[in-house]
Amino acid sequence: MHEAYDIHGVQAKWLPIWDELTPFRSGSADDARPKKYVLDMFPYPSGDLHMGHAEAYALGDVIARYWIQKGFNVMHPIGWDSFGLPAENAAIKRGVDPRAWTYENIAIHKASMRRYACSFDWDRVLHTSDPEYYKWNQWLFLELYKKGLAYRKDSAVNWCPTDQTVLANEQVVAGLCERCDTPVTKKKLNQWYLKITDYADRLLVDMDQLEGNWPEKVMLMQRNWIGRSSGAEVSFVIEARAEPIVVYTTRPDTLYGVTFMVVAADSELAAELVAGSEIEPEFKAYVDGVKAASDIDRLATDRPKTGIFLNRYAINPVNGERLQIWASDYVLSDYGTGAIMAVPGHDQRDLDFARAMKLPVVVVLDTGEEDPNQTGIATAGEGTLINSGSLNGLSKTDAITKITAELVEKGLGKSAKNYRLRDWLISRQRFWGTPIPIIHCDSCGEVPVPQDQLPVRLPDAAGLDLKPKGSSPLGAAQDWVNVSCPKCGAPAKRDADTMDTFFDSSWYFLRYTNPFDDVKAFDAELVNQWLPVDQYVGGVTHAILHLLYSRFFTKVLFDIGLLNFTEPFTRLLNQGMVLMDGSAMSKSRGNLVTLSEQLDMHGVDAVRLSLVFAGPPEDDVDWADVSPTGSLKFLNRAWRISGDITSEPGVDFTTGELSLRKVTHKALHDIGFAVESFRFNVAVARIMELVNATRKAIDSGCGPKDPAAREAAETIAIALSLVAPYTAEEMWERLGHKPAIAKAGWPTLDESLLEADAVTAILQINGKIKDRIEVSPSISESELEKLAFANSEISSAIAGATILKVIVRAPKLVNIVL
RNA sequence: GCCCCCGUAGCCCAAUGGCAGAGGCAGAGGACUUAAAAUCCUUCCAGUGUCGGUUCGAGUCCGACCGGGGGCACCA
Repeated sequence: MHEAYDIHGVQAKWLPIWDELTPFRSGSADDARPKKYVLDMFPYPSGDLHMGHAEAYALGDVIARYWIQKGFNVMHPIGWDSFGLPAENAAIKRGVDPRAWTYENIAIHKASMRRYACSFDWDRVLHTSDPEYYKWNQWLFLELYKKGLAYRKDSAVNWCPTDQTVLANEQVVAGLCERCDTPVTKKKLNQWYLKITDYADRLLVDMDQLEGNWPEKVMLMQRNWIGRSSGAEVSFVIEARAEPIVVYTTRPDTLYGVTFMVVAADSELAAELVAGSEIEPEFKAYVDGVKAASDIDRLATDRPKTGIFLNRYAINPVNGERLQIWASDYVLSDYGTGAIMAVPGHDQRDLDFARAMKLPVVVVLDTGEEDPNQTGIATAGEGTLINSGSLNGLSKTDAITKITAELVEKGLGKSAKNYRLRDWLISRQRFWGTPIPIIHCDSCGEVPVPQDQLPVRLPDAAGLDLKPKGSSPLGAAQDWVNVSCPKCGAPAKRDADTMDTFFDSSWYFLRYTNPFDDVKAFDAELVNQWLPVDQYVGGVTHAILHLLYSRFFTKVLFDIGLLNFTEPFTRLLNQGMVLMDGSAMSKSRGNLVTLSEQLDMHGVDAVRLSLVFAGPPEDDVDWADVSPTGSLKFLNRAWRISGDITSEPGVDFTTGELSLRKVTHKALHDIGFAVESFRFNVAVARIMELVNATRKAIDSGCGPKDPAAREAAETIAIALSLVAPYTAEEMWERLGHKPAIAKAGWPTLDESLLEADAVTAILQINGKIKDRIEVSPSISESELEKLAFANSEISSAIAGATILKVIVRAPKLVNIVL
């Protein structure tokens, strides 16, 4: 009869003791130990923690706890991204105060995180919805405003006709409002933007610093999102217009193939070109139709091309041909110059348009493909220029170089770059967010709220109608919105919009260095000591927005002179999702697995272990594929070992039995290596091996009294402390030590124990294995070769044959090629 | 349509270009037990999606295809 391992009892026992010991309070930044800043993406406080949180925090914890054991001064903070729409939804649906709802949820989260034994530094907690935090959002906004990086403009924004509100791009899912599934339309509104496009090139180029330390996938997504392209800007003279129209093209080599020009239907340019003409009414009707079209329609790339001829003409600068100018919605008003030169022979969209409107198609690049006039397929390959005057006979790249130089010479164009990245719209017509610290005065215009009047606090939600109605709820708070202008004292109004909550999360990692600083957003010295973040852990859902915005803010703050680094996150780990039966968990699908139930059933350690062991951290975990009962069984085996050891703590390990010691040190080496290379599942497998080997040694090897058995048991406990903190602490006590094991220190590796006594060398003929022999790991190549030829399998196989080549890789392999 | 990642045992997954299996789940058998649970021991199972190439040697590198997943999507 074995004594039973009571995981729930162990949890209840250690939690208060850890609360007392606070093993995860970060040292001060002048701590002599090297620093490590390990950061988990902070959560939105919606309900309780779920399985996804459990996985992310289990992984972040392995990393943080490992570096603590390795003797680093680790900062592993936590906070809450606590502004946002769900609080308002709850307020609307259930009539609760969004503030109360939010902070109640935070309390629930916090309690769950403590039970889950996350190694967070609880003395650095921040909430973005605290005025003490969002004051600095407002400060930062005004810094951006000062630098001309925050501005207002009229633009067509996503609009949900049902909810009567502006939507962020991320709230538009496949053209539908994520809340009510209504097709989203566009609406022209005056909104605040941040000029992230000024940083497009640096955001792209600085990614070279992250190479190898960020997932390739994320960097690729960011590169695509920024979408830099290079080409040329070309001026086209317009009949009856003083100014030429400039177009952007990536294919200036096809200039001789231009057969018409298209301007964006919703652009000011298009309106100007038809102003006063007889087709203006027809044009207006077309534009109205375009504006009414939902994103759903626009998303269908194969829908027929539409457009209207503007009765205006441009002149092709290279051959003087007269080109019809059309307006169409397939040209975007906010990319490039909002006007294009159309080359139907070599651009599919232009060809589709040309065929629909019966416009001419000219081929200027012989690619060996079939005639687009016949096939309806524009040719896009490499080839030789034809029908192109001075460019004839050149290759595509040579032609681009030559024509660009010619355009520059004649003052008709220049080489140019373009980005797909757009400026960041940060205005939101919502209540539960940071008020934009601007006052609108009839005579002074936009007036920043003076520094000493920050924060602009949110008014009480009580009495405000938070229902979406097309304008910010704050606008109805009369006492709040009506102020006197800080400049002239005349009656003025506060900006009633609040900031996108991505603003809050784009710099929170700086604030952790001193979340209670009430004179500045962060201390430059402290920040430059702790930052950049050495290890960031979070979901791939933030691959673009959050990470791009954070990188942008970091560069701006660097330029202001407050930071001495330009990239905030040195290393990034994206954990996968937790699925159930192959798909994302959701109530409607009926496959929801509740974290608290799993914890009640299997205990914290078994759940954490299951998530970490399930596979590589970046892969999705299917909860149907893991076995928390199996994890618990393993923890039990490990725990039992700690009770079997009969030697005293502090015994000299070097007197222990050698073979077990070698296994222990090999495991120690492999576990460290696996953790540092993010292969946590492999690290766990190595701990399991060590447990198996130790079990065997205690039962039928060196026995429980041998110092090697204690060494193995203590190594297991410390390694396990990264994943299963309760079990590890309990083992540590049973082994005669005082808490907390989290700070026990990683055992010192004895390199001399890593070398095996003998290794198996494989003997091959033509790459096929003939025999295996035991050799010394330090055997020389010639020695090994000699042994190989002396081997009976080999000698019989090579009898009479000609040896072409012998490959020797001591001490592992000999391959004889016949 | 464009781009990226991944296909190893019934399942989850290991394997610096060098013995395909480390670890686990599930299955089978056994020990202990009056029996069961727990525990311990033993054990079955694939030649790495397909085809071709490079190499002395390929799960690993290259190419094509098939299958799965993801990102972008009228960006000129």
